[in-house]
Amino acid sequence: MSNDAAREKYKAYLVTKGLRVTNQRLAIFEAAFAQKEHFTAEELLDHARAIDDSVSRATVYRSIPIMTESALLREVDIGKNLKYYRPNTDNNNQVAQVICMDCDKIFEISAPFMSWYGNSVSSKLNLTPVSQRLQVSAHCNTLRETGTCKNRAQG
Amino acid sequence: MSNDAAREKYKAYLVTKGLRVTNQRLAIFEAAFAQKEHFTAEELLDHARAIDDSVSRATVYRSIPIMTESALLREVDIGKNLKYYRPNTDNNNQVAQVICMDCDKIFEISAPFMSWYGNSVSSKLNLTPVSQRLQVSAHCNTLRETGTCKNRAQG
DNA sequence: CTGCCTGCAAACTCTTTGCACGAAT
DNA sequence: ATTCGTGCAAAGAGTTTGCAGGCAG
Repeated sequence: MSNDAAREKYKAYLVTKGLRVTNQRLAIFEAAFAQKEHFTAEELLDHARAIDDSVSRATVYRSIPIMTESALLREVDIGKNLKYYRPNTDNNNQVAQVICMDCDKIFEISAPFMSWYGNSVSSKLNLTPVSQRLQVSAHCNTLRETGTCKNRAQG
Repeated sequence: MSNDAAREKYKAYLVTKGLRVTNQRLAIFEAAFAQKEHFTAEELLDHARAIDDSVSRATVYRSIPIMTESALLREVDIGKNLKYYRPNTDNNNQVAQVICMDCDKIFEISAPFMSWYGNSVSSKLNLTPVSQRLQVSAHCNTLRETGTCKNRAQG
């Protein structure tokens, strides 16, 4: 899905829900879909303000659930008391995350067996699966061996 | 591993690390190992205070990393901005969690393929896997069908 | 005795919310 | 004109930390 298509989908979602299409909501949308990597709420605020400097932190936090519910944004919780997000361009939530603890990089790997597992295990407990996540936390061999890694977060 | 064995292991771990064996640390240990379900830091504080009412919240929070590092406690982050813990009696971390979102119950299911997956996927990225987690979030059929569920959290 | 450990309360981080103003429909 | 959306700042939840006194070794 292109960013243009996603923007139209977002506008349509807002209208359908009786929500207003405001400049701030569009700026936050643009900021989110300009990202190539996972981002936090605070980073989203920074980028949205670069587009429209009237955007406030509150509006970012109020927009995130809307974009998540519309399936345009995917939440990625890696257990750091800090949530990450990314545009859900391919509408694929059968994805595992491999988290490099040294470089703070999140790799995403297709893992279609997750939903099979979720269904299988839920049915035995008389539950209806909603979502599943599979995450691997790891250390960086490149960093250890060479002292640097291109994925390393700038500090 | 029995609770007695775990207690001795904890004491030995403290001594090895040059840490002191205090009444508060032991009370927190006892409180943790008396639990049958997953618990939060706050619940651990309550139970520890029932054993030794001098235990403070700060000491609970300072003890949790010690018990986690000694592998006596296992952290279970289910993405709720609230961490859960449980005694790691069987020393088994190849476990998936099935989380009932309606009843707040966490089921644990053995999932030995997790470490295979972690190794396999990490090696392709030149990473060394440290841990992995697999979690399924689900709704409760029993609650929906009958209006009650024995796993339901008391409110 | 020495220095780690403790409780207390304040600080911290991330997120949510009440309020009065402002803008979309 | 309405009514929802917004920014601001304060509140909230969970956790961490500085400090002065206390207890294990």
